[in-house]
Amino acid sequence: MARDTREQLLDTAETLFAERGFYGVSIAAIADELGLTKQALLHHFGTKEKLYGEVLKRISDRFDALEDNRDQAPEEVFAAYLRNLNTWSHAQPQQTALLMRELLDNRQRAGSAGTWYLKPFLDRLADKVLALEKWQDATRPQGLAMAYQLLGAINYFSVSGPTLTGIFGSSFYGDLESAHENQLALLIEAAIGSGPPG
Amino acid sequence: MARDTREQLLDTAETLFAERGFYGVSIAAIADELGLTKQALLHHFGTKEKLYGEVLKRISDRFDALEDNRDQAPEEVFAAYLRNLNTWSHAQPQQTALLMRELLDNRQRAGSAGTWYLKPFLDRLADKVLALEKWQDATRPQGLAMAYQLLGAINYFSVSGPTLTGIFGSSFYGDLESAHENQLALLIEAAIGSGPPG
DNA sequence: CCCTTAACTTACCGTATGGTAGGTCGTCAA
DNA sequence: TTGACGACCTACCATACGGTAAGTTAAGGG
Repeated sequence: MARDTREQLLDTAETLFAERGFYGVSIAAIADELGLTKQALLHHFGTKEKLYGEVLKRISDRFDALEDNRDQAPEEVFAAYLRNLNTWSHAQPQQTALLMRELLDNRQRAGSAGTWYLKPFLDRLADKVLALEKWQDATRPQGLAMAYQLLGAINYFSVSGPTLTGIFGSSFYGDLESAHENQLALLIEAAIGSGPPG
Repeated sequence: MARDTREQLLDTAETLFAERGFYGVSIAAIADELGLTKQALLHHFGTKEKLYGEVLKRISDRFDALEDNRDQAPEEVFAAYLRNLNTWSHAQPQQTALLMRELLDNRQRAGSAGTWYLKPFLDRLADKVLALEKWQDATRPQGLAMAYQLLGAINYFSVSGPTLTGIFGSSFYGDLESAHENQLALLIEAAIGSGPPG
């Protein structure tokens, strides 16, 4: 039962941190969700910060697992990766939300926990762009800027899900979601096909 | 001096709320920044929630003022608006950060303070898209999805500023920023010129 | 049977928080 | 001169927080 409890605590913490942010959730609230006291939680994780760190680490591990590098044309690798990312961020919107909170906080909390996972990810992303045929002569900032815009299009929409549903209703949101996916494919195609500006 | 203090408190609150979020800032910390006690702040605003509400209202007022509707071709109106938005969100990144936090929290705090300003904004945005020549036959979700992607590309990058600077250094970030702007112009152009998918 | 260990619990503790109550002080109109 | 009012302040309070200390209980190995 130990593994179970630990894992359940991490699940609950992930959800609550994503919804309310680090300071918006008390460890008592997390433990309470499973019918435990906060001391049970502290027994497993020591401090609130460490719990948060483990939640973050778990997400970034799953994130890395997304990279699916079958040898294909760079164009297809890049496009497929972004499609994966889009699927993933809609299937697990809390994770995206939590990472976005990290992006917002960052310089605040202990050693900017979010930075270490982000840099390698962005580096690999830039590599993927510069491998594209039309982007071979682009500078690294140009490549990263392009990828980052697609990233923004994906993540921003993902994070907006609950709010948009609240505003427009779930029927309209369903249409929005599929329109978003189609439009995203177009955007990716356009970016790949056009090469850097100028 | 009253007006002054009030305004200064709002400025400080805006900055701190944007940096650390609602729960991450105490009213004492805000007042302290101006050499006041928290009771001075409470004297002006009554409660923390009300202060937060006023901060939010101020931002959304500035936001509305962005709309600059000289009669031009819909294509130019739309493109210019997004360029304005981009400029604005980089000139005042805290505002963008705060609005993004609202997007993340939303369903939590009292009556989802963020929703009321967002819907009219999105409605007007969708109108601007459907006025475009190539988008006249598009559905409303299609139009909104397109605009939302550009919105995401803009805001996500804006919010990432400090983190990206921290990761890559301010020199690289400078290049990234100008590359982002050029690439954004391309994206907007592509979206306007292509029409809805399918 | 005993000892250890993991997984909890209850009982605390110091600190920080949002908010209330009641005062002080300067300004300004009658 | 006085009285009211706005802009603060000090003093205080109840609550909630993260964390420590010291048990209790059940399982497993020697």
